[in-house]
Amino acid sequence: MMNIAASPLTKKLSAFVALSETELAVLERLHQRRKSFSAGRDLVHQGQSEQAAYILASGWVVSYKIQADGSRQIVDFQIPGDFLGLRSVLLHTSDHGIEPLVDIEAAEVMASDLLQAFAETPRLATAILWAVSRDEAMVVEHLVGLGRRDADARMAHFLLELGARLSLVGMGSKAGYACPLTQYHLADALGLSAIHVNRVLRKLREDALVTFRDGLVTFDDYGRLIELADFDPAYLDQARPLLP
Amino acid sequence: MMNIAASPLTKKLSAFVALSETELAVLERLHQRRKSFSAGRDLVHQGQSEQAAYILASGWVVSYKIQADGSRQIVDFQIPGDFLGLRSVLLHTSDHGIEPLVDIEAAEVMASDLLQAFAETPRLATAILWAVSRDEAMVVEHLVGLGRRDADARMAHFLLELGARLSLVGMGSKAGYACPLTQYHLADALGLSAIHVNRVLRKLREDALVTFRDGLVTFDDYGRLIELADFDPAYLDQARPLLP
DNA sequence: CGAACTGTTGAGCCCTCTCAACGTGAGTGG
DNA sequence: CCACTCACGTTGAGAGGGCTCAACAGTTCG
Repeated sequence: MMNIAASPLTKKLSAFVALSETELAVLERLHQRRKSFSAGRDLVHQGQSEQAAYILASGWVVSYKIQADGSRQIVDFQIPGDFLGLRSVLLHTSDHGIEPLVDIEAAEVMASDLLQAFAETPRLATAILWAVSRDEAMVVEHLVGLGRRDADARMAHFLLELGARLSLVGMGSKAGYACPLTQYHLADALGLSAIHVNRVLRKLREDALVTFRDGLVTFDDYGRLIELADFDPAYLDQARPLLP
Repeated sequence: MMNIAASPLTKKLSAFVALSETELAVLERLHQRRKSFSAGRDLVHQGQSEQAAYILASGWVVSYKIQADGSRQIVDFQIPGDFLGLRSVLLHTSDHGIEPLVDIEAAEVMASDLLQAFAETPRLATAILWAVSRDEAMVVEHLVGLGRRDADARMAHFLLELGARLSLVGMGSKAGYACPLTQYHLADALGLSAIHVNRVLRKLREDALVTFRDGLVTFDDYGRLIELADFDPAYLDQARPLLP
């Protein structure tokens, strides 16, 4: 088996556990059933009882919840290397919808595959538990943003976090990144109205902090933006592997 | 080994996976190092790099993040059977603080214990992954509350969720439950000011929906409260085990 | 070439915040 | 046993951040 083109998930997990040849092989086997999905067509509907999870190989995905009153809260965006719908499989009910923002490629993973992989290599179980915990840490940070940051800081923090995540898989830098999100996506993610998002973006742009325009995020003053957002990327980055 | 007095965690996990004798024994072994902690003294400080996680045996605990400006966002409250600081161990950095609200008892679990347990019984790994996913589902629901619910619905949803969780471990019912939280705790959890919490509670009480008073939550009209909160406990309750 | 989606701007309003004050009960020390 | 403090709860008044309603411009696409 060739390990030259490691999948984004493998890259991510390798930062956490030093994976052996065997473990890499098992991980690679999870990527076998490759599937494609079209932008805008839900992968998982809210309320559906789903058996399969996915590992995102390319493209952007949004996870959201629809309220009874019709309003939408975006929980997170997924980028390559992230799991899709793992929670739905484990909880045996999908409490949220999953929609590709662009055409995507993803590997299908059944619950039984996961159990078998864990049986073969317990360290892999720990590594995946780590990945799930990291996802939770992001949701927690998101939560703090909604609860205790004003609209400007919330937006700044969001754009910085996304940039950091993209940098880890080679899709961004401290200069900026390509971003297919609309202002409506930002609004539903940040708990704001689309109109207010527009005003906030204008303010950040006029203050020469960030520019969000034409599918491109440009950091005009990275340092000052970090200060405004009170951003600390510790929870995203893995300084050193925990398991030897 | 006697299984008569199953720990709260065992109860929770058993609802998800049918655990064998061996698995129960391994799970029981994780409970060996019993420790006590006093109310108000942080178990884990924010920023600390922690090696041990805990399984809460009795008492209430709060997980929170302090912002640079001094404001506090409570991420969640833990009740018996919940993990404490598992994320801190896995991410190798504590992005949040953990404080006992009352005197508590908890079993210390080292990262190595966990790895060893996974090696012996991979199904246990899946079960714990489930528990972590359930925690994440609660944080997600919390996120939706902050992003898309007004203060009244947010409070109603919070009190209902807590009631449902407590019911699962035998500490509450549809009539109500004992609750050691102050209005300041509610404020920091729900992203409101303590003053507004007070007003919201008064309104809910005057509308004969819930009464929060003297450490006691009483549901005056469970049905109407669920309607106001748009509450769906699917993500908390396990209809049937996923793994045979 | 109309329809749908996205972005932009203005005006007014309301939910929730902040500031300020006061009440109550539990400790605690003199 | 009383004064004092401290934590928690309660209420009022005014301010402000973000929402809603309304309108319009640019693009893409069928």
